[in-house]
Amino acid sequence: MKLSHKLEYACRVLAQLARTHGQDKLAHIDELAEAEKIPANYLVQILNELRNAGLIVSKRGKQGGYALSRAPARIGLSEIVTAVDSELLERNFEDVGHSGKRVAHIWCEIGVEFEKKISSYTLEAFVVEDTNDMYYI
Amino acid sequence: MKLSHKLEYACRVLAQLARTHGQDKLAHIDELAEAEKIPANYLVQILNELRNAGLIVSKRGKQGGYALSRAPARIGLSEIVTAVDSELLERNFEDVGHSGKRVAHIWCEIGVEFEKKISSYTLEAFVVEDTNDMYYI
DNA sequence: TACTTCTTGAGTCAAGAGCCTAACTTAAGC
DNA sequence: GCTTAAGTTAGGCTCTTGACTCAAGAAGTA
Repeated sequence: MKLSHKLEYACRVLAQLARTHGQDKLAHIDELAEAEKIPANYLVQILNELRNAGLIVSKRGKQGGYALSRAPARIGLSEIVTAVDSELLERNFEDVGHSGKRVAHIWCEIGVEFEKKISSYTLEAFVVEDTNDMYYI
Repeated sequence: MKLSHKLEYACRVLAQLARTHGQDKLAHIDELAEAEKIPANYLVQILNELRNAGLIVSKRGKQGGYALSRAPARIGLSEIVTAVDSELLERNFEDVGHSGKRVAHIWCEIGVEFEKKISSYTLEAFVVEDTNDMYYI
């Protein structure tokens, strides 16, 4: 089970945005790219797709930037996957040849299980708590 | 969860071989290609990899052909995957960036679950019984 | 207006999947 | 031993796609 870079980047950048969710502060592309070591020019495209999917919001001009559109716990992992790499959740088994139907059926079962597992996570699971997070006053 | 053609072909051709397992009769490439609608020239490569992995045996010359090396129930699906498309079982999450570790960890859990599910099947599950199979004398 | 930041669309590049060709090797059967 | 029917092996071709890159444009702020 390999991931595309794109999906991995999306998870990381969303995790990063999740950390500051709640604070009314927008993150810049450059900051995000730096924090998560993602090529900035490529990150642009990914953020675009995440915005089109309604997972993040953006603001232009000075003081512009990106933020989550809702709480991390309300952003499902399957939404993230669908937004940037929907192929991962598609199933395309062809029922051809003598054994096509049977083979397709088995792999469908596996695919369903896979999707279920993915759907069991939300962005909340990706958030890295800062050390000492719970020791502030 | 899309499959490569190669893996789908491999499953189908093995399912076909499984149907005649037990009978001391070898299947020819052309027959297999025809029965499962697989480009014969490509099938050659796949059968080669399956043989190198020890899942099937072959015999050259007149009366040559292919057969399973052991009973379908003793051929695990994960062996098949490993033989022709081992990438599907590999995990390559990079621990880079601020959230890299966490993201990698989550996807690893998903990957393990995926592998478990795949390991729960054997080639036996792919065998299509002929109708009336159980009504012979 | 000037500056900053996001927006959009196009372009590049390398790698890989899928498939084909052709020469080679082995074995059966006459 | 010769012929012929199989499998074996190596190489090459083409098309798609993933992963980036770039540059011009639009929108918001000061």
